[in-house]
Amino acid sequence: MEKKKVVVGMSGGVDSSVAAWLLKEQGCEVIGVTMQIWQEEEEQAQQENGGCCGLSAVEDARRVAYMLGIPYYVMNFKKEFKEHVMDYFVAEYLKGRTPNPCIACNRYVKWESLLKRSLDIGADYIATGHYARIARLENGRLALCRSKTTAKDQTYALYNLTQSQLAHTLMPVGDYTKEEIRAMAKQIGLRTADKPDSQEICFIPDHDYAGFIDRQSGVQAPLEGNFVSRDGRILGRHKGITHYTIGQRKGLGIALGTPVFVTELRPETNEVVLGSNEEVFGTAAYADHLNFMSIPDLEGEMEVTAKIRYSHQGAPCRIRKVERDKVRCDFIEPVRAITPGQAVVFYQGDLVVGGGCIL
RNA sequence: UGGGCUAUCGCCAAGCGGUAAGGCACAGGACUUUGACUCCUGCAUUCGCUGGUUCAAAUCCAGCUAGCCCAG
Repeated sequence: MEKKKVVVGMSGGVDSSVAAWLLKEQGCEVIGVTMQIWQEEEEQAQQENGGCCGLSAVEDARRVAYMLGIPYYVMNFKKEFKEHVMDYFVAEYLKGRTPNPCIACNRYVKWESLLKRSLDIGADYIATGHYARIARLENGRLALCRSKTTAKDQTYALYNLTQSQLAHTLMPVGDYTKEEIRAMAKQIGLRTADKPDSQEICFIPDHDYAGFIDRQSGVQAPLEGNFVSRDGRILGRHKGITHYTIGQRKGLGIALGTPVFVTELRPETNEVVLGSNEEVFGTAAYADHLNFMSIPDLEGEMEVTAKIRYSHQGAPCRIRKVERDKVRCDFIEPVRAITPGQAVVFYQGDLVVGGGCIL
């Protein structure tokens, strides 16, 4: 039997480094690839944050590949990343929505562009350092399964993967805990063993995402507007709708005696609605851009556990389709901050049923 | 320009002679492959100003200043 030929997306971080090592140990023919996505050439030498899309990606990844004795390439995906991640990110915020760029990156850049190019050069699979597993179900379908450690599980950000994409994907890290991965990295002497986990938005290193949006969209002055109460009273001035998201408390700069939170964004009137924490809770959510994994499609009603943000523990709810590409989720108990633009991902046990984008 | 009231951290607000609560906001940190949430820490040597009484005043007295209210 031919050796599996696998392209490993190497970010330079611990997880993808160990993923490459594991696959090599398993006898695969491994090729290391780092995706060049947003960094300027000069900046690649910088030793800043680590992880998924960190700045020191190429340097670290190249050394790890050399150490493992595998071929290594850098592939340029700047165009795809700009179009599907950065531009999308800006456009969504301007519409008063709150996008998740990692999900967009996974879907369009990693599992469309990288997978396609990898297959083009003769690979059978692409592999990443994601904490997730892929299961073959009795109904013949492939579905993501939560990683060994639910604390690090990353299936939420991967709910968009299709059957054919899953069929060409390996995620060797999902069978281990973060501690086990770090221990392995240390044991085999990977220089990336102690790199900190990635966090924040990779293409906005200074964390000033609102400023990034202003620069990208060419806004001269901030589009200030009113903070209003649910009943329409003007409470103050806001810095521009892109600075806020549902459920947000910090950064409002408004003192009303009790904590206040963003309950709604109104791009039409450029208003930001403020209210109590209780007002941030809701029980119904709608989502489109659906993708189903463990089932071919949603028929009738289904009881699932839904995550409405990456770090959400999940909450029980009933889902049913109300249109061809629109699902309604009714949560048993109110959930906090159902936010348009974020993904909602459905689970049954450890399996990903599917998911969509919150409306 | 007669009378009354009030002036304490960016906002609100305790304090009533014994040596400045608290909430909100804000800052820093933790958490986090998104935005948030949450948690931890910090945040008035000083109480509109100037004097006075007292061992001791933000707290009592006087004057001044500012704002509010009622008369005009």
